[in-house]
Amino acid sequence: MIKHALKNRRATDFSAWYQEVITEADMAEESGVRGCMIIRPWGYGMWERIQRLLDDQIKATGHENCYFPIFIPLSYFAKEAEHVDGFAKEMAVVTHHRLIEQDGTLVPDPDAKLEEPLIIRPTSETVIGTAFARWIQSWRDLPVKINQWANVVRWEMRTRMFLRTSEFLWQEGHTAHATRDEAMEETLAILELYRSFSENVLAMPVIAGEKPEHERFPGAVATYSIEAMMQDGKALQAGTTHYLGTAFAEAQNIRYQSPEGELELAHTTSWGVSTRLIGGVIMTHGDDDGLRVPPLIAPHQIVIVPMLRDNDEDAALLDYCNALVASLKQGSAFGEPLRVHLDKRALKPANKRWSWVKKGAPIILEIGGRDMAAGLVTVIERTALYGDDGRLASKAMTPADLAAAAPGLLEAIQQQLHAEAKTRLDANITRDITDRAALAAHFADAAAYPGWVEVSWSKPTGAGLEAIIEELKALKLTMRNVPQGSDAAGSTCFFTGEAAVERILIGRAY
RNA sequence: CGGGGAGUGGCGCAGGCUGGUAGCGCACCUGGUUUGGGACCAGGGGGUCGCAGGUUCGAAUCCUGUCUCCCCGACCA
Repeated sequence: MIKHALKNRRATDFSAWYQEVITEADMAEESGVRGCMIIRPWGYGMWERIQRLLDDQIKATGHENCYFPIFIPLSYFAKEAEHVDGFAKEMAVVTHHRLIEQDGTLVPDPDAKLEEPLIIRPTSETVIGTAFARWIQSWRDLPVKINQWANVVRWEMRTRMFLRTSEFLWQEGHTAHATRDEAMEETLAILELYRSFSENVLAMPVIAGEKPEHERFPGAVATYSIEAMMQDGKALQAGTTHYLGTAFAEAQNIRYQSPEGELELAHTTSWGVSTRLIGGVIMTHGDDDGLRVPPLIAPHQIVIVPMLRDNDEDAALLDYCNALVASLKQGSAFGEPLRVHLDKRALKPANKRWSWVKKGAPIILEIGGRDMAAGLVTVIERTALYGDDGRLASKAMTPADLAAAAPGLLEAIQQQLHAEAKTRLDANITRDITDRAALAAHFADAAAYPGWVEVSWSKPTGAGLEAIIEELKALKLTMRNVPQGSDAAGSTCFFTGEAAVERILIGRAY
């Protein structure tokens, strides 16, 4: 009987389990402000890894970073009608610039009311587009490809740590192009970048595809997403890219003079991933002992827990550990130096061990006097915690052997996490359901693991689409995306019976 | 934002109906005994009971308001 590090089990109460992981791994905590969280070092460290690695790729594909203000004049926002409709309901608005004391409490000073309210950016298309309009005069100015790392605010009604918070951190790319083709190429190139990043860096397999029209970003002509499957079978939209057409260019007057001298509208794109990715990593890789962090984004890849006894031997043990740290740091995995941490905290070794298990450090080394005397280290792999006997599994290695093996071990752990998740994803997309009763039955058993269902459809619009959306809603289902490369040739629409034009994924979602 | 539940030490909870000035487990501190798989014994520290009003001689407890969290909806990255 394994005694797990967490109280909640994924299989029993996934939601409580998720929250417990976040708390026990010291990733984030409540802030006292609705929907806003304090991201603690272990959670933020993962975000910093994501930032660093993704930023490199964004720059490598010809984008430059910049920064736009957090405040957007209300009038900027009012220009693109669909965009306004999409975001107006969840906007934080700044209306005053000063407080005044009144009956012993501070209140906004009525005399300090802003002439024009400022909204706190929910996304930056409007400000960035306004700048694009100034920056772009000629076809020679195109393309413009920028990115910013920022916080945004959307006044969410229902929040969940990392998955949906009122304030979140993200990266938002914005580009302007001369032609539709070029903008579409950008949109799809970033989609592919997100897909590979998710798979290769987060070890989180995803399905990349186009969103159906009713799931598009407000104002977009086409929206694409990567969808990841969580361990409860729900879909998580982990990243989106949008081809915005010329609608934003029109609203913001982003025009350029073509070589022929004509004034043309630019084609714009936008795309982003957020701290939601961390929620995805938790729900993809976590187990009943806490988180398991993919080595590529682990703030510490190897954590050393010295078995300090508060006696004279401690100094020698720390020397032994420090030498090991120095030696391990000479090594590199994934083309970067190993990130090694010596946990010198004056806590009981057992508590330190379990705290790193819950945090999900990929490799935990426990080193005591006996190891030192024997010239060994004790190695625990977070992805192979328990042996067949249900007890913690560990193996003894010499420091030299460990230093030689560590990079490969980390790379293997990264692979293993991906492989586990990939197996789950592949095994849980059902493609042979062809009638409504079977669909309802498939999702009826709450205890089962329904995953997603892929069906052919004729891509109806208007009332026909509305009816389908309602029908799915009754089953708590949503359309996720139309996977790239799926083929509907020769099949009929699951909903209408007409000739199908594409295949679409259906599932429950976050 | 609607319906439900809940806020008591870092974490998990009891107490509340029937008002009398706060308790348990884990964690933490000290001492001792231990020592390679979440040790044991003894002693100890820490909480304006989410916040604000009200009722009362007296409120964690009753009343009103409010904030925050969780679950189910609606909405959304």
